[in-house]
Amino acid sequence: MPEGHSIHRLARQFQDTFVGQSVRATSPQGRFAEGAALLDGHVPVESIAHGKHFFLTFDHGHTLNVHLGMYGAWTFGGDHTFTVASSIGAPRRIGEREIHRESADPAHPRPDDGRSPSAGAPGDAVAGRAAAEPPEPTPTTRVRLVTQHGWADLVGASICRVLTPDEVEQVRSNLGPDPLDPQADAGEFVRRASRTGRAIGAVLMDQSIIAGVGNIFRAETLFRQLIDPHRPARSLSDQELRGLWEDLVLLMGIGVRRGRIITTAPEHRPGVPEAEAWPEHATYVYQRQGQTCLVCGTTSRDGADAIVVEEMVQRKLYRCAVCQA
DNA sequence: TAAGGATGTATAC
DNA sequence: TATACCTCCTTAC
Repeated sequence: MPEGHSIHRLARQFQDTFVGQSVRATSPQGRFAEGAALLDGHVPVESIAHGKHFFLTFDHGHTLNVHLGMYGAWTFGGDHTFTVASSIGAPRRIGEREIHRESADPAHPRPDDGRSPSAGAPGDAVAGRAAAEPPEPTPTTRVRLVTQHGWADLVGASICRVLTPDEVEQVRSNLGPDPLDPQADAGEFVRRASRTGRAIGAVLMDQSIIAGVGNIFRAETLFRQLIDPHRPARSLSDQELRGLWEDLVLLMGIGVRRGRIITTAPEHRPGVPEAEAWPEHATYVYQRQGQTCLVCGTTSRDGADAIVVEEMVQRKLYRCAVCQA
Protein backbone atom coordinates (compact mmCIF):
# COMPACT_ATOMS: atom_id res chain seq x y z
CA MET A 1 0.00 0.00 0.00
CA PRO A 2 0.91 3.59 -0.04
CA GLU A 3 2.73 4.31 3.19
CA GLY A 4 1.52 6.76 5.80
CA HIS A 5 2.50 9.92 3.94
CA SER A 6 0.07 9.04 1.13
CA ILE A 7 -2.78 8.65 3.58
CA HIS A 8 -2.01 12.05 5.08
CA ARG A 9 -2.11 13.56 1.60
CA LEU A 10 -5.38 11.77 1.05
CA ALA A 11 -6.81 13.18 4.27
CA ARG A 12 -5.73 16.67 3.24
CA GLN A 13 -7.35 16.22 -0.17
CA PHE A 14 -10.64 15.25 1.45
CA GLN A 15 -10.36 18.10 3.94
CA ASP A 16 -9.88 20.60 1.13
CA THR A 17 -12.48 19.33 -1.29
CA PHE A 18 -15.14 17.31 0.57
CA VAL A 19 -15.45 18.62 4.12
CA GLY A 20 -18.48 20.89 4.36
CA GLN A 21 -20.02 19.62 1.11
CA SER A 22 -23.07 17.40 0.96
CA VAL A 23 -22.03 14.04 -0.48
CA ARG A 24 -23.80 11.51 -2.66
CA ALA A 25 -22.39 8.11 -1.73
CA THR A 26 -22.79 5.01 -3.87
CA SER A 27 -21.10 1.66 -4.38
CA PRO A 28 -21.13 0.98 -8.12
CA GLN A 29 -19.50 -2.38 -7.47
CA GLY A 30 -22.10 -3.20 -4.82
CA ARG A 31 -19.78 -4.47 -2.11
CA PHE A 32 -20.20 -1.30 -0.05
CA ALA A 33 -23.88 -0.68 -0.77
CA GLU A 34 -24.98 -0.75 2.87
CA GLY A 35 -22.20 1.57 4.03
CA ALA A 36 -22.81 3.99 1.18
CA ALA A 37 -26.48 4.18 2.11
CA LEU A 38 -25.49 5.14 5.67
CA LEU A 39 -23.43 8.06 4.38
CA ASP A 40 -25.50 9.21 1.42
CA GLY A 41 -26.73 12.79 1.70
CA HIS A 42 -24.54 13.62 4.70
CA VAL A 43 -21.77 16.21 5.12
CA PRO A 44 -18.18 15.30 6.04
CA VAL A 45 -16.98 17.36 9.00
CA GLU A 46 -13.50 15.99 9.60
CA SER A 47 -10.83 14.19 7.58
CA ILE A 48 -8.09 12.40 9.53
CA ALA A 49 -5.16 10.08 8.86
CA HIS A 50 -3.65 7.92 11.58
CA GLY A 51 -0.86 5.78 10.18
CA LYS A 52 -2.28 4.03 7.13
CA HIS A 53 -5.90 4.40 8.28
CA PHE A 54 -8.12 7.09 6.79
CA PHE A 55 -11.14 8.40 8.71
CA LEU A 56 -13.79 10.67 7.20
CA THR A 57 -16.35 11.66 9.83
CA PHE A 58 -19.81 12.86 8.79
CA ASP A 59 -22.29 15.25 10.41
CA HIS A 60 -24.38 12.40 11.88
CA GLY A 61 -21.39 10.91 13.71
CA HIS A 62 -20.66 8.00 11.38
CA THR A 63 -17.12 7.64 10.09
CA LEU A 64 -15.95 6.17 6.82
CA ASN A 65 -12.80 4.15 7.60
CA VAL A 66 -10.62 3.06 4.68
CA HIS A 67 -7.40 1.10 4.66
CA LEU A 68 -5.95 0.83 1.17
CA GLY A 69 -4.18 -2.45 1.81
CA MET A 70 -1.78 -3.44 -0.92
CA TYR A 71 -3.84 -2.41 -3.93
CA GLY A 72 -6.25 0.30 -2.93
CA ALA A 73 -6.37 3.66 -4.70
CA TRP A 74 -8.50 6.79 -4.77
CA THR A 75 -9.03 8.79 -7.92
CA PHE A 76 -10.27 12.39 -7.81
CA GLY A 77 -11.70 14.82 -10.27
CA GLY A 78 -13.67 18.01 -10.27
CA ASP A 79 -14.30 21.45 -11.65
CA HIS A 80 -12.04 24.49 -11.39
CA THR A 81 -12.88 24.96 -7.70
CA PHE A 82 -11.71 21.43 -7.01
CA THR A 83 -8.05 22.24 -6.63
CA VAL A 84 -6.21 18.97 -7.03
CA ALA A 85 -7.35 16.23 -9.34
CA SER A 86 -5.14 13.30 -8.64
CA SER A 87 -4.84 9.68 -7.83
CA ILE A 88 -3.64 8.60 -4.42
CA GLY A 89 -2.94 4.97 -3.91
CA ALA A 90 -0.69 2.20 -5.04
CA PRO A 91 1.20 3.58 -8.05
CA ARG A 92 3.18 0.35 -8.41
CA ARG A 93 6.30 2.18 -9.51
CA ILE A 94 9.56 2.75 -7.74
CA GLY A 95 9.56 6.07 -5.98
CA GLU A 96 5.88 6.20 -5.16
CA ARG A 97 4.81 8.71 -7.72
CA GLU A 98 1.24 9.83 -7.78
CA ILE A 99 -0.52 10.55 -11.01
CA HIS A 100 -1.18 14.28 -11.16
CA ARG A 101 -3.57 16.21 -13.29
CA GLU A 102 -3.13 19.66 -11.91
CA SER A 103 -5.79 21.21 -14.06
CA ALA A 104 -8.96 19.89 -15.57
CA ASP A 105 -9.02 22.88 -17.89
CA PRO A 106 -9.56 21.55 -21.43
CA ALA A 107 -7.53 24.46 -22.81
CA HIS A 108 -4.47 23.23 -20.96
CA PRO A 109 -4.57 19.46 -20.93
CA ARG A 110 -1.67 17.71 -19.31
CA PRO A 111 0.41 15.86 -21.86
CA ASP A 112 0.21 12.13 -21.50
CA ASP A 113 3.30 10.90 -19.74
CA GLY A 114 3.45 7.84 -21.93
CA ARG A 115 2.75 5.46 -19.09
CA SER A 116 -0.96 5.86 -18.67
CA PRO A 117 -2.23 2.41 -19.45
CA SER A 118 -5.69 2.87 -20.88
CA ALA A 119 -8.83 4.91 -20.68
CA GLY A 120 -10.50 4.56 -17.34
CA ALA A 121 -7.28 4.01 -15.45
CA PRO A 122 -6.67 6.17 -12.38
CA GLY A 123 -5.87 9.69 -13.42
CA ASP A 124 -7.07 9.37 -16.96
CA ALA A 125 -10.61 10.22 -16.12
CA VAL A 126 -9.87 13.90 -15.68
CA ALA A 127 -7.29 14.33 -18.39
CA GLY A 128 -8.12 17.07 -20.80
CA ARG A 129 -11.73 17.63 -19.94
CA ALA A 130 -13.80 19.40 -17.38
CA ALA A 131 -14.40 16.71 -14.84
CA ALA A 132 -17.14 17.94 -12.56
CA GLU A 133 -18.86 14.71 -13.47
CA PRO A 134 -17.20 11.37 -12.80
CA PRO A 135 -16.51 8.86 -15.56
CA GLU A 136 -18.42 5.61 -15.98
CA PRO A 137 -17.59 3.49 -12.95
CA THR A 138 -15.62 0.32 -13.54
CA PRO A 139 -16.70 -3.07 -12.18
CA THR A 140 -14.19 -2.52 -9.36
CA THR A 141 -15.36 0.88 -8.14
CA ARG A 142 -16.10 0.11 -4.50
CA VAL A 143 -17.13 3.60 -3.45
CA ARG A 144 -18.04 6.74 -5.31
CA LEU A 145 -18.43 10.03 -3.42
CA VAL A 146 -19.79 12.97 -5.40
CA THR A 147 -20.25 16.60 -4.36
CA GLN A 148 -21.43 19.59 -6.33
CA HIS A 149 -17.86 20.29 -7.43
CA GLY A 150 -16.06 16.97 -7.65
CA TRP A 151 -15.89 13.28 -7.06
CA ALA A 152 -13.75 10.53 -5.55
CA ASP A 153 -13.65 6.85 -6.54
CA LEU A 154 -12.16 4.07 -4.43
CA VAL A 155 -10.96 0.71 -5.75
CA GLY A 156 -9.18 -2.22 -4.17
CA ALA A 157 -9.21 -1.23 -0.50
CA SER A 158 -8.67 -3.97 2.06
CA ILE A 159 -10.84 -2.14 4.61
CA CYS A 160 -13.84 0.00 3.72
CA ARG A 161 -16.46 0.32 6.44
CA VAL A 162 -18.59 2.68 8.47
CA LEU A 163 -17.70 3.03 12.16
CA THR A 164 -19.31 4.55 15.24
CA PRO A 165 -17.24 6.96 17.36
CA ASP A 166 -16.48 4.15 19.85
CA GLU A 167 -15.33 1.88 17.05
CA VAL A 168 -13.06 4.62 15.69
CA GLU A 169 -11.46 4.93 19.13
CA GLN A 170 -11.00 1.18 19.28
CA VAL A 171 -9.23 1.09 15.91
CA ARG A 172 -7.02 4.05 16.80
CA SER A 173 -6.11 2.62 20.20
CA ASN A 174 -4.44 -0.27 18.40
CA LEU A 175 -2.17 2.10 16.47
CA GLY A 176 1.11 3.44 17.77
CA PRO A 177 2.23 7.06 17.47
CA ASP A 178 2.37 8.45 13.93
CA PRO A 179 5.52 10.42 12.97
CA LEU A 180 3.32 12.65 10.80
CA ASP A 181 1.18 13.67 13.78
CA PRO A 182 2.65 16.85 15.32
CA GLN A 183 1.13 15.80 18.65
CA ALA A 184 2.67 12.32 18.55
CA ASP A 185 4.86 11.22 21.43
CA ALA A 186 8.31 10.03 20.34
CA GLY A 187 8.87 8.68 23.84
CA GLU A 188 5.92 6.36 23.38
CA PHE A 189 7.60 4.84 20.32
CA VAL A 190 10.86 4.46 22.25
CA ARG A 191 9.08 2.78 25.18
CA ARG A 192 7.13 0.38 22.99
CA ALA A 193 10.13 -0.52 20.83
CA SER A 194 12.53 -1.08 23.69
CA ARG A 195 10.17 -3.59 25.29
CA THR A 196 10.59 -6.16 22.51
CA GLY A 197 13.38 -8.47 21.52
CA ARG A 198 12.10 -8.72 17.93
CA ALA A 199 14.33 -7.39 15.15
CA ILE A 200 14.13 -3.63 14.69
CA GLY A 201 13.38 -4.29 11.00
CA ALA A 202 10.20 -6.10 12.05
CA VAL A 203 9.31 -3.65 14.81
CA LEU A 204 9.25 -0.67 12.44
CA MET A 205 6.57 -2.49 10.42
CA ASP A 206 4.42 -3.13 13.52
CA GLN A 207 1.62 -0.56 13.32
CA SER A 208 0.92 -0.88 17.05
CA ILE A 209 4.44 0.34 17.82
CA ILE A 210 4.75 3.04 15.17
CA ALA A 211 1.96 3.87 12.71
CA GLY A 212 2.42 4.68 9.05
CA VAL A 213 5.84 3.18 8.34
CA GLY A 214 5.90 0.73 5.45
CA ASN A 215 8.49 -1.31 3.63
CA ILE A 216 10.26 1.60 1.91
CA PHE A 217 10.55 3.89 4.93
CA ARG A 218 11.66 0.97 7.09
CA ALA A 219 14.53 0.06 4.78
CA GLU A 220 15.56 3.63 4.11
CA THR A 221 15.60 4.93 7.67
CA LEU A 222 17.55 1.90 8.90
CA PHE A 223 20.09 2.58 6.18
CA ARG A 224 20.30 6.30 6.94
CA GLN A 225 20.75 5.59 10.64
CA LEU A 226 23.32 2.86 9.88
CA ILE A 227 21.41 0.24 11.84
CA ASP A 228 21.43 -3.45 10.99
CA PRO A 229 17.75 -4.45 10.66
CA HIS A 230 18.44 -7.74 12.45
CA ARG A 231 19.43 -6.13 15.73
CA PRO A 232 16.90 -6.81 18.48
CA ALA A 233 14.93 -3.62 19.13
CA ARG A 234 15.78 -3.98 22.82
CA SER A 235 19.48 -3.67 21.99
CA LEU A 236 19.08 -0.21 20.49
CA SER A 237 19.88 2.76 22.71
CA ASP A 238 17.19 5.34 23.38
CA GLN A 239 19.27 7.68 21.28
CA GLU A 240 19.22 5.29 18.34
CA LEU A 241 15.46 4.80 18.63
CA ARG A 242 14.94 8.55 18.83
CA GLY A 243 17.19 8.91 15.81
CA LEU A 244 14.94 6.58 13.84
CA TRP A 245 11.83 8.49 14.95
CA GLU A 246 13.29 11.88 14.05
CA ASP A 247 14.47 10.59 10.69
CA LEU A 248 11.01 9.18 9.94
CA VAL A 249 9.45 12.54 10.87
CA LEU A 250 11.76 14.12 8.29
CA LEU A 251 11.40 11.50 5.53
CA MET A 252 7.66 11.09 5.83
CA GLY A 253 7.24 14.87 5.91
CA ILE A 254 9.13 15.09 2.62
CA GLY A 255 6.83 12.38 1.30
CA VAL A 256 3.75 14.41 2.26
CA ARG A 257 5.08 17.60 0.71
CA ARG A 258 6.36 16.08 -2.52
CA GLY A 259 3.91 13.23 -3.01
CA ARG A 260 6.76 10.79 -3.42
CA ILE A 261 9.26 9.02 -1.26
CA ILE A 262 12.70 10.59 -1.65
CA THR A 263 15.21 9.59 0.98
CA THR A 264 18.53 10.43 -0.65
CA ALA A 265 20.46 13.58 0.17
CA PRO A 266 21.49 15.77 -2.79
CA GLU A 267 25.16 14.94 -2.25
CA HIS A 268 24.33 11.26 -2.81
CA ARG A 269 22.72 11.95 -6.16
CA PRO A 270 25.79 13.21 -8.00
CA GLY A 271 24.79 15.28 -11.00
CA VAL A 272 21.14 14.60 -10.35
CA PRO A 273 19.55 17.85 -9.22
CA GLU A 274 16.01 16.59 -9.46
CA ALA A 275 15.36 13.15 -8.08
CA GLU A 276 12.11 13.02 -10.03
CA ALA A 277 13.98 12.24 -13.19
CA TRP A 278 15.95 9.45 -11.54
CA PRO A 279 13.78 7.06 -9.58
CA GLU A 280 16.81 4.83 -9.14
CA HIS A 281 18.41 7.60 -7.09
CA ALA A 282 15.38 8.36 -4.91
CA THR A 283 16.24 5.63 -2.40
CA TYR A 284 19.46 4.28 -0.95
CA VAL A 285 18.64 0.59 -0.70
CA TYR A 286 15.00 -0.06 -1.57
CA GLN A 287 14.92 -2.10 -4.80
CA ARG A 288 18.60 -1.34 -5.36
CA GLN A 289 20.01 -4.81 -4.64
CA GLY A 290 23.18 -5.46 -6.64
CA GLN A 291 23.62 -1.78 -7.46
CA THR A 292 26.41 0.41 -6.15
CA CYS A 293 25.81 1.87 -2.71
CA LEU A 294 25.39 5.65 -3.04
CA VAL A 295 27.25 6.23 0.23
CA CYS A 296 30.07 3.70 0.53
CA GLY A 297 30.45 3.18 -3.21
CA THR A 298 30.62 -0.60 -2.86
CA THR A 299 29.01 -2.77 -5.50
CA SER A 300 30.24 -6.13 -4.30
CA ARG A 301 32.67 -7.45 -1.77
CA ASP A 302 34.18 -10.95 -1.70
CA GLY A 303 31.88 -11.83 -4.58
CA ALA A 304 28.72 -10.83 -2.71
CA ASP A 305 26.48 -7.85 -3.41
CA ALA A 306 26.85 -4.90 -1.04
CA ILE A 307 23.15 -4.02 -1.29
CA VAL A 308 21.22 -7.20 -0.58
CA VAL A 309 17.59 -8.23 -0.38
CA GLU A 310 16.16 -10.88 1.92
CA GLU A 311 12.86 -11.76 3.57
CA MET A 312 11.85 -10.40 6.95
CA VAL A 313 8.33 -10.92 8.26
CA GLN A 314 7.17 -11.97 4.81
CA ARG A 315 8.37 -8.74 3.22
CA LYS A 316 11.46 -7.88 1.21
CA LEU A 317 14.09 -6.25 3.35
CA TYR A 318 16.81 -4.23 1.63
CA ARG A 319 20.07 -3.14 3.24
CA CYS A 320 23.69 -2.35 2.51
CA ALA A 321 25.75 -5.07 4.13
CA VAL A 322 28.76 -2.73 4.21
CA CYS A 323 27.13 0.38 5.72
CA GLN A 324 24.81 -1.49 8.06
CA ALA A 325 27.23 -4.12 9.31
C1' DT B 1 -1.48 -13.06 -23.39
C1' DA B 2 0.00 -14.91 -18.98
C1' DA B 3 2.48 -14.78 -14.88
C1' DG B 4 4.44 -12.43 -11.21
C1' DG B 5 4.90 -8.95 -8.05
C1' DA B 6 3.80 -4.65 -5.15
C1' DT B 7 4.30 0.88 -0.55
C1' DG B 8 -0.35 -4.45 3.65
C1' DT B 9 -2.66 -6.98 7.12
C1' DA B 10 -5.89 -10.47 8.94
C1' DT B 11 -6.56 -15.07 9.76
C1' DA B 12 -5.68 -19.91 10.18
C1' DC B 13 -2.63 -23.65 11.11
C1' DT C 1 4.75 -19.73 8.63
C1' DA C 2 1.49 -19.77 4.97
C1' DT C 3 -2.48 -18.19 2.65
C1' DA C 4 -6.21 -15.13 1.39
C1' DC C 5 -7.72 -10.85 0.09
C1' DC C 6 -7.94 -8.01 -4.43
C1' DT C 7 -6.18 -4.58 -8.21
C1' DC C 8 -3.31 -3.52 -11.98
C1' DC C 9 1.31 -2.68 -13.72
C1' DT C 10 5.57 -4.84 -15.38
C1' DT C 11 7.98 -8.42 -17.31
C1' DA C 12 8.25 -12.59 -19.72
C1' DC C 13 6.86 -15.53 -23.38
